[in-house]
Amino acid sequence: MAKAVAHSIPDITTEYSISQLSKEFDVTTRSIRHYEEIGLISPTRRGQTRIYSQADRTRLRLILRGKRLGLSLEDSREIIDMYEPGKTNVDQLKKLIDAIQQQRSKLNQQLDDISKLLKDLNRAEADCIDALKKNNGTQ
Amino acid sequence: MAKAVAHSIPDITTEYSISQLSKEFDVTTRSIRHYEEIGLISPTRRGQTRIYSQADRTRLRLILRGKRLGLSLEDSREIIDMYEPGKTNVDQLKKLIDAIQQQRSKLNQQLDDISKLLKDLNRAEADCIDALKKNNGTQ
DNA sequence: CTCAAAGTTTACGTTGACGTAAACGTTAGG
DNA sequence: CCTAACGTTTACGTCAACGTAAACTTTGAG
Repeated sequence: MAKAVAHSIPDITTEYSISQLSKEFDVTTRSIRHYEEIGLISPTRRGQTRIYSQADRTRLRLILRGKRLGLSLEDSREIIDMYEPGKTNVDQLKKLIDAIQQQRSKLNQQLDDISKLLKDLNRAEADCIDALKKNNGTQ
Repeated sequence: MAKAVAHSIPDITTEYSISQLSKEFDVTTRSIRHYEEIGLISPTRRGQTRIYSQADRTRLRLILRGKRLGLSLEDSREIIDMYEPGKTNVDQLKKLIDAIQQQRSKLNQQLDDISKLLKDLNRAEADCIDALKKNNGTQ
């Protein structure tokens, strides 16, 4: 049996244009360029034209996931930086672990919020359905 | 055995000042007033001074929960409106149920996002700890 | 060659969600 | 009486995250 590959082999060949990514993730090209302006993505260029690698695409996906969770772009930058193991410094590693803990506790808070909100929605829906039934004959 | 109360009895007596709520929820008074400006909360007044009821406090809690989930104030307004069964109209009820479904699917998306992000964080943390171990002798 | 589609840069505009400051009223304690 | 702690209104400022418009180039299809 083949061993599981720890860090999957990066796809070096596949390329994307800005409009491809724009369509795939349903985000404007303006936004993508904005993410580049603030240094969240750094596509290479063929002439003037931006060429996005698989890694760039992944970063974009992480940014958008962050947005769906209500993170600011700076928050996302931090998280994305967590994945880059470029920090050999022990202090930085410890700080990083700390940041990870914080993120985790924020996420757990979100999980709690979501479950409460879901309960509320369930009840609101039940109330609606109830009201609909009662209106069945009278309207 | 006493029957469970369906819609718990509203507390009519308890009152809160703006600074009380501000401290309890760790939010500025400016924000609370802002929520009033845009019609999300409508405290009564004793003279000029705002008096917040239990219901007002609940609305504030819902707003802040929404914020933690990345909702805009307008999103929160919609959700809060879902809890008010003031809509006797059948069409509105159906629209409401629809809105609830949408919220639910958004929340499910968030759940998915969170679980993925948690996995990523776990891995990033493991990598950090790994790196720390390797640095134990060499640094 | 021409035109449409997709790309680019530069730069100003907009929107949401408050921050911040000024100027003022009210109330309880020392 | 003074002032400290709380409250109020009005109004301009700010910051993030893009939107929007203008003016231009590049490229493949007919």
